[in-house]
Amino acid sequence: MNRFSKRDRIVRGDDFTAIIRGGAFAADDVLVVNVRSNDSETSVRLGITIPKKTGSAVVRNRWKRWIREAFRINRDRLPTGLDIVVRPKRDAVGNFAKIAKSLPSTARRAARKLDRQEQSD
RNA sequence: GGAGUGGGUGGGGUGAUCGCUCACGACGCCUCGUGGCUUUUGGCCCCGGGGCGACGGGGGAGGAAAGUCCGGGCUUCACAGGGCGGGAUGGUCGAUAACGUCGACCGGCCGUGAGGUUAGGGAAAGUGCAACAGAGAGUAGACCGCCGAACGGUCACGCCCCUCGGGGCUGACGCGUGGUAAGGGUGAAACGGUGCGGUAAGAGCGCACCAGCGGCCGGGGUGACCCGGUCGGCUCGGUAAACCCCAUCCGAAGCUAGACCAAACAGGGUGCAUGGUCGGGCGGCGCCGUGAGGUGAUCGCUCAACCGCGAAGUGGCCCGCUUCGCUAUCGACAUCCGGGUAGGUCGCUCGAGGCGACGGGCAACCGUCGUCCCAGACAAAUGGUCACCGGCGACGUUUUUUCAAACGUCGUCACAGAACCCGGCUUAUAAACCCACUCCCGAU
RNA sequence: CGGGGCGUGGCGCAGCCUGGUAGCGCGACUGGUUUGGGACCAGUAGGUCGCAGGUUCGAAUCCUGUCGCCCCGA
Repeated sequence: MNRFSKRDRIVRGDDFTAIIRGGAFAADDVLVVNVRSNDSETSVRLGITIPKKTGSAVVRNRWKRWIREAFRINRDRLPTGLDIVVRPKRDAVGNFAKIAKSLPSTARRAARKLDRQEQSD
């Protein structure tokens, strides 16, 4: 049962800036993913950010829904204990299949990068 | 059949499944409060509030939700009033909560027509503007042309007079002064048009008709205005989306409005003041005097002069007014500067509401009755997948003389996302469909 | 939610208030100079003034609407 309710989301503006400033990131043709460990070890929290440059309100809403749905479907395949912030790659043209394929792999790459950073510290 | 005008509908559908969000219902757990019981720290019960979890059956984007161009509701602040300034609007009547919106009508312009379009008050209140061209651009003007009536000049081998210097008459010239606005030419625009008279030539200079303007009268219309008559001077140009004038309207800011709770931080400045001085008048009070009266760092009112006239508000300015204040200090308060916070609850969706019927009105719209409840998020909910159906397009196969039809595969189905709520305007928009009307051609 | 600005040759700007001629620099092209290039000199071309209406005799300029871009404030 893959749900996605309010507790699974990143809501506060401070959290967003902390994750983007302080974590690791990875990207491919479609998505840019920022990652930072949270305290919980098991849960994954998602934040979505869509710049105005992306397009009209309809286009931005579509991206957000696609990313959210991709997160919900692929929850088992994501690394745990992380807060992740996802945004569309600049100028990328998306569809749901591409996003659903891209999100888990990009998130795992970002998580590995975060591990290396923490070990080197 | 062709061409066109005006307006409207519409915004893919059904099902399965996994999710999101909101309120409701019943359940479990946690917690808070009043009360009760048992009272040993404590435990139990009733009622109410809050939170979390899972369940059930429901609601869940638009005609433009958009742009934010107008107008309102609502909220907070301000407000006795007046003047100046600023902004908006601009035919009439109506509709409306209101509007810069809508309806009907009037006038202008465009179109053969259905219709379209129109910031459409004032230019005899004033100021300004009009490049180039042209003679001249505003109570204008004489370049070419026309004229030779008037004044001057020149000429005459024309006539007359004479004091022999000359003078006058007549004619010519068009040289100067001048007349002319008909014709040419310039321009977007040059102070009406046609005809006759008139004149040196001309001219509204005069007359007739026409156009325009203005006054008056009659008729129609609520009105804008229309129709008819009559008179007048004969003509008085354009531009106000140039300044301006006139009429009407307009307090400001916005749901981060605004109210409350929690958390956090760092305070500081200003005001808290009020009328003063001198003089006159009137009255009170104290003292003096038997009394008229006199006198006073005294009180109140009032007059004149001079100085002064705080802060805030009154949208900017001014007058005026209002509020605060009355010994000092502190506090409170007001205001300004600075600092902290970006969490929660309310506002928050039932409304100038939708739909239907009837009635009133040409219509915009209004009234009555019935009926319905239709999103409330806050890093912000309506999405993902699959199947079938529908519209459109391409290709293939089959049927068919052709038009076309059937089946299959693939593609495609717009513009666009609520954020306090309404009324409009504007802009975007794939098909598909409907209604009314006009013109032309053909047939009957 | 509130406020402000911009749109003119290929690029960067002026002209707009106060209507009539669209100008400047860089760049482009042609010719000269040079052995050749650069620099320099001379000349040439190139603009629906974002778009659509309106006012006016006449609009880049005035008015209205509209489209796009940028920047502030809360």
